[in-house]
Amino acid sequence: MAEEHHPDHAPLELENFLPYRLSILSNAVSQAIADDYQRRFDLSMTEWRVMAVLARFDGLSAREVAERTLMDKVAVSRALSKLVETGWVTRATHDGDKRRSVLGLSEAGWAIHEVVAPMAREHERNLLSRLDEEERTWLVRILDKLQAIEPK
Amino acid sequence: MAEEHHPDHAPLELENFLPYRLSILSNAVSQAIADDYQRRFDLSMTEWRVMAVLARFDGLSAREVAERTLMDKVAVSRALSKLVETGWVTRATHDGDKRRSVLGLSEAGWAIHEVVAPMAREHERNLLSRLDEEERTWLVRILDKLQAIEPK
DNA sequence: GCGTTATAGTTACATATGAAACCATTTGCA
DNA sequence: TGCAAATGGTTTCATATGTAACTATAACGC
Repeated sequence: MAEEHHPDHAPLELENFLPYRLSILSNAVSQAIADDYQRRFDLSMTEWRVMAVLARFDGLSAREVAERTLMDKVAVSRALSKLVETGWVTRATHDGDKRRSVLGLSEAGWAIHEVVAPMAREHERNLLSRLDEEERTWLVRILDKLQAIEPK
Repeated sequence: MAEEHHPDHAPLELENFLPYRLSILSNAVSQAIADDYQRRFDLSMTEWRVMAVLARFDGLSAREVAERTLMDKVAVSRALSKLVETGWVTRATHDGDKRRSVLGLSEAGWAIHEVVAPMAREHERNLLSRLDEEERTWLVRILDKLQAIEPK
C-alpha cells in the first residue's frame, strides 16, 4: 500500500490526522452518553466518573479519586461538593488523619448508579456493535499500546 | 475468550470502558501537541485547526471553516478575530454577499504553518510508531467504522 | 418593490475549567 | 519536642466554552 508522500509542510488533512480523528470520535461518544445522564439526573461527566470509581472502590479519599479518574484535584473537589450536597455521596473524615476524607456512595447514590451504569454500558455496546469480533480484539490491543503514552 | 459476565448494574471499570479510554487517550495526544505550539506561538488548538483548514482551502467563509473543523461558529469567530489581529489570517468581505467573509492565511500565517504542520505530523508519527503495520491498518479501518456515528 | 424569513457573523451572559494561592493537618528530622 | 517541609483539600482568579440574543445582509413570496 503505497503511502502518498506529502512533504511535511503540506497542509494537514485534518480528517486523516489521527489525533484529530480521535478527538472528534471521543467527543462524540462521550458527549452522547453524558447528554443522556445529564438530562435525566443533572449529572456532569466529571461527577459521574467520581461516582463510578466510588462504586468500585468504597472509602477512597479525594486524592485517590483524582488518581483513579485522572482528573485534577480541583475538579474532584468541586464534583464532590456537589455530590455530597445532593446526597449521592457520603463524606466522612479519616480517623487518624483529619485532612483526608473518606468517601462512598449513599443509598441514593447507588440508586443513581444502578440506572446510569447500564445506560453507559448500553452506549458502549452500541458503539462496539459497529465492529466485528476481530476488529474489537484489535481495537483493545491497539488502545493498550497507544495508551502506554498517557500516564504522563 | 470467555467474557466475564458482569451484571449491567455492576460498577463500571473505567479503565476498560471504551468511551473513557478514548477520552483519556485523545486528550493526552491532543494536549501534547497543543502544548507544543501553544508554548511556541501562543496558538490555541481551535486557532490551529482554523489555520490548518485555511491552509488547505483558501478563501473559505467562517461558516465553512466551522463545518470543516466541526467547531461551532462562535468558537470559529473568536479564533478568527484573534488570528486576524495577530496577522496570521486575512479577512475580506465577499463580493456580492457582504455577510460572508473570505478568509485565508497571510504570509506570516503560512510561515507559522510551515513550522506547526511538521510538528503535528511528527507527533502523529511518533504515536503511530508504537504500532506495527498491521495494527495501523486495523486502526484506520476501525476508526472509519466507528466514525460513522459522529456526523450527529 | 416590500415584508417575512433565513443566513453570516458577533456580542453577551452564564457556566466550566485550570493554575496558583491558601488553610489545616501531618510528617520528617534536628 | 518543635519547626520546616509535605500533603489533603478548598477557594480564588483568570480564561475558555456553549447558548442564546442580536445585527446586518440576503433570499423568498406575493
